[in-house]
Amino acid sequence: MATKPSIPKGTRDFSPTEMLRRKYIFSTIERVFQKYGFLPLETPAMENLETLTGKYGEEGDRLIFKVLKRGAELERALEDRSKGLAAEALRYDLTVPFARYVVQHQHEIAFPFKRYQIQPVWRADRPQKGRYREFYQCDADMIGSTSLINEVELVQLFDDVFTDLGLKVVVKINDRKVLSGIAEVSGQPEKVVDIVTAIDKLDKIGREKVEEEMRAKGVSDAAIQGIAPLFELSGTWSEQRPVLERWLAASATAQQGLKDLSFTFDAVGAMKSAVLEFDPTLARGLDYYTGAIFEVKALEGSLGSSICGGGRYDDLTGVFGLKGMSGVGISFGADRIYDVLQETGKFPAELGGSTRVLITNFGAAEAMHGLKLLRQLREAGIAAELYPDAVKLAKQFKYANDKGIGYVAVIGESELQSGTVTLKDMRTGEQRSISEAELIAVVSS
RNA sequence: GUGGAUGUAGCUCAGUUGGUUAGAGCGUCGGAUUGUGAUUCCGAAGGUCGCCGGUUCAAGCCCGGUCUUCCACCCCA
Repeated sequence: MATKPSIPKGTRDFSPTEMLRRKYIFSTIERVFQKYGFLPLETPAMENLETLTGKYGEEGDRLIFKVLKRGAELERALEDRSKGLAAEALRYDLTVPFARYVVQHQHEIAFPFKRYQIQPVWRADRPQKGRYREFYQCDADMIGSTSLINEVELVQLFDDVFTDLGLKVVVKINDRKVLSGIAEVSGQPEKVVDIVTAIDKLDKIGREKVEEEMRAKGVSDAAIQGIAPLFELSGTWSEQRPVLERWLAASATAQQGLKDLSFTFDAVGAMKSAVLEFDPTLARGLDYYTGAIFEVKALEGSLGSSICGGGRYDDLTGVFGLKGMSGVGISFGADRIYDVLQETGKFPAELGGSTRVLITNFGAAEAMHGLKLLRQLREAGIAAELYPDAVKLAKQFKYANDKGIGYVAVIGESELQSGTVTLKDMRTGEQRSISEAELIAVVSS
C-alpha cells in the first residue's frame, strides 16, 4: 500500500484561494517596481556552491541547501571527501545572485542598473511560524549610483506599495555610519559588531539585557556608559537630530551618517500610508550594509516582526571581482505580508480569477449551443465556463456556488427553442429570462 | 545547530488510573426536490489513532526511536 504523500519540511502547497491572494501581493509589488523603473531579472534556482559560500557569514553557510553530486562524480567524491559531496546549491537570497549577474554581465549593463526579482529562495533553517525553508523574496536593487536620491525613492516605493495594499506601516531607517560612530564615541570602535547586534535586540529584551549581553561580549563598562544616550533618545527626527549631533560630535563618520539621514528625511516629503522613523537600534544584515538600513513593520495586526528590509552596500560585487560598485536595495517578505493582510482582513473581497458566468449542461444539444454562447462571452472578455457534464442541475449550481461564480445561465430545452437563457444572479438569488443577445450586457455590468 | 511541546476522520478537536466494536461539529456523498446553489430536514460513507519498535493478558493512552508541526534560542524574510 502506498504511503501517505507529504511534502518536505518547511515547504508548502498553495491552494487556488491562497494563490489568488499571493498573486495579488506579487503583482502589486511588481507594478510599483516597474513604475519606479526597475526591470525584471531571473537567475537560476541553483548556483555554483562557491558563489554562495562565505557570503552570509558562518551561520549562513550552515543554512545553504547543497545539491548532492550525481552519478560517477558522486562515487569519486565519496572516495575522496576533500572536495565535498556538493558542487552546487539552491539560492539562499536574491542579492548575491544579483551581484554575480552584474559582475558576469558588466559589459552589457548600462549603469546605474535597476532590477527587480521575485523568486523563491531556500534555507536549511529550522521551520517556525512565518519561517519556511522555501519562501519568496521580492527584491529591487539599484547598483552603480551613490546618490541618496535612491534611498529617498525606495522609501517612497515602500509607501506606494503599502498604500496599494491598504496597510499602515512604519518605515524604520538607520545608517550604518551612525552605528559605527556610536561604537567610536564609546571608545571601543573595534566592538562595533557586538555593540550593534546587542542594541538590535533592545525592543525585544530591554535595556538591561542589552547591556548584559554587551558586557558578556567584552564591551567595557565605560563604553556601555558611553552608549547610554541612545536609550534616552525620543521624539521625531528633527528633535533627535540635534541630540545625536552633540553626542556623536567626535565622530566624523557619524556626522556624515546624520547628514545623509537628514537628506532622506527632508527629500521624502509627505507620505500616504507609511511613517518614516529613525531607529538607532536598527542594525539588520550587518555583514554587507554600509550606509542606510531599512526595515518595515506593519502597524496593524499582531505579527510584530519585520515585513521588509533593505539597505545600502558599498562593495557588494567586490567578492566577484568588480570593485567600487555601490548599490542600495530592498526586499519585501511576501509570506509575512500575506499573514498580516490575512489577519487584518485586508485582502480584496473578490480577487479576479473566478469565473463570471457558468452555462449549465443539459445534454448534447444544449451543450453544443452553450459552447457557441461561451465563445461569444469569452470574445467579449468575460470569464465563462460551460459545465462539462450533463449531471443534475443541483450539482451544477453547487459548483458555481462553491467557486464563487456570479451568474448561472440555464439553457435547457425550452430556452433552446425560444432563444433565451434563464439567468440567475447567485448573490441575490434573483432569476429572470432574457434573450441571448442581452446576456453579455447583463453579465458584464 | 541547542532546549521544550505536539500529532486521533478531508478540517477543527473530544476520548476517564491502560479494558470489548474510537466519538462530535464542520465538510463530502445520497435522498426530501428526475430544471436550481447558499438556508432546512433525513440518511450514509470516511480512521492501521504520524511511523517503527518495546512493555502488558490487553496500548489511542505507558516506554524508546524516528518524522511532522509548533514554541524559545541562534539567525532571519
